[in-house]
Amino acid sequence: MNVRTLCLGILSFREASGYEIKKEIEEGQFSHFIDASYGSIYPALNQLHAEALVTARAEEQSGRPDKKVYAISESGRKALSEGLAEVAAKDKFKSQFLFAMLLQEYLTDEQVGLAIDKQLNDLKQKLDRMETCRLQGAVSRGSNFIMGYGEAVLSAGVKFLEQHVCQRRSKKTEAAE
Amino acid sequence: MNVRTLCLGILSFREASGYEIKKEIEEGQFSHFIDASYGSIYPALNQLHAEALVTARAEEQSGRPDKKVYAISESGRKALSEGLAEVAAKDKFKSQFLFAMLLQEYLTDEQVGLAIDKQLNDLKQKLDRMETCRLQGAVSRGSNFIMGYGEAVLSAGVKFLEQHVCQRRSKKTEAAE
DNA sequence: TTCGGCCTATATCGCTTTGACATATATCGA
DNA sequence: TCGATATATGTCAAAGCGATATAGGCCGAA
Repeated sequence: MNVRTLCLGILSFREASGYEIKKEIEEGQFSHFIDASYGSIYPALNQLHAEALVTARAEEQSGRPDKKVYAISESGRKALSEGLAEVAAKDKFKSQFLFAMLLQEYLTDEQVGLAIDKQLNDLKQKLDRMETCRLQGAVSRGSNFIMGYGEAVLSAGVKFLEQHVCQRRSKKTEAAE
Repeated sequence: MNVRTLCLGILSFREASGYEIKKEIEEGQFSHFIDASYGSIYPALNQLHAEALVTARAEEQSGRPDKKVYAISESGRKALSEGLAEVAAKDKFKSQFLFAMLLQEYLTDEQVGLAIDKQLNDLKQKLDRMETCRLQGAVSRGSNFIMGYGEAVLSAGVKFLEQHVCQRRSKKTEAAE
C-alpha cells in the first residue's frame, strides 16, 4: 500500500488539506498503524488530483497561504475500493528498542533501565492517544475493531515491561543486601 | 538506526556473509523486529568495510560466486556501542491489515473474514518462528527478553482476533436463523 | 512591547531503503 | 529433464523519510 491509497482512505472520511491529513496520521485514528511524511503526502495529493481521484478547492485565509482542501471523487472511491481488495502485505514492525535489548551486553544496567522506561512511556502514550480518539466520537464498526486490537497489543507490551521492571528492582535490592 | 548499525549488530554475534545476514533478518532472532533488503545490506557492508569497521575474507566455493565473509573489528564494536547508546527512535508499526479493517465498509463480509484469517495466520507464523529460534539455542539475557516481549504482544493479537472470529460466527448463525 | 516559541500551511531536496530484477550454479523432487 | 528452490552478490528505478525553507499569526514571558 502506498501513500496515495492512504490519502484516499483518510479523504473517504472527510475532506482535508495536506496538513490535516498529516495531523490525522500523527494524532488521529490512522496514527495507530500508519506513518507518512510531508515529503510523500504532498506529491501524492498532486498525483491524485492529476488523476482526478480527488477534487481540490483553494480556501483563502487571511495572512496564511491558501489552504488546499481535497475531497475524494467517485473514481477515487472506486480506486480505494480496489486498493483495499488486494491481499494486504504483512504488517511491518521495526523496533530499535528490541534491537538494543537484544544487544544489551553493550549497555550499562542504567542504560537498559532508561530504555525500558522510555519504551513504557511510549506505549502508554499510544494507549492514551487511543483513548482520546475513542472519546472524540468516531465509533464505527471499523474503528471499534482497530481500537480493540491496538489496546490488546499495547497493553500486553506494557504488562510485560512492568513485570520486568519489578524483577529488575528486586534483583537490585538482593544485590545490595 | 540505519542498516549499517544493524549489520554491525548481527556481526557482533558471529561473522557472516551478506546473504547470511539477510537470512538472519528473515528467519533468525532479528526477524522479530527488523527488516532490510539486499539493496541496503550489500552497500552497507561495502561502506563498513571501507571504514574498517568490519574485515572481509573471500571464501572460495566450487561453482558459486565467492562468499564474502565479514567479521566485526574492534572499531566496529566501538561504533556499535555508540550507536546503541543513542536514544532509540520510537517503534514503527505499519499495518495494511488494520487500515483495511478501519475501512471495512468498502469490503464484503467475506473479504473481511479472509483478511482476519490471513492476519491470524501471519501472527501464528511469527510465534512459530520465535519458538523455533528459542529451541535452536540462543538463550542470552537479551534474546530471552525479546522473545518474552514478542510472545506477549503476538499472543495478545491472536487472542483478540480469535475472540472476534467467534463473535462473527455466532452473529452469522443468528442471522441465518 | 517585543522576543521567542509554537501553530498553521505548502513545498522541495538529498539521502536511504525497498522491491524487483540480473546473473550464475547446484541440488532435488516430479 | 524440467521446474522449483537454495546459495550468492549485486544494481537500479521508484518510493518514502526527515530535515529544511518560507511565511504569517498567536500567545505567553521577560
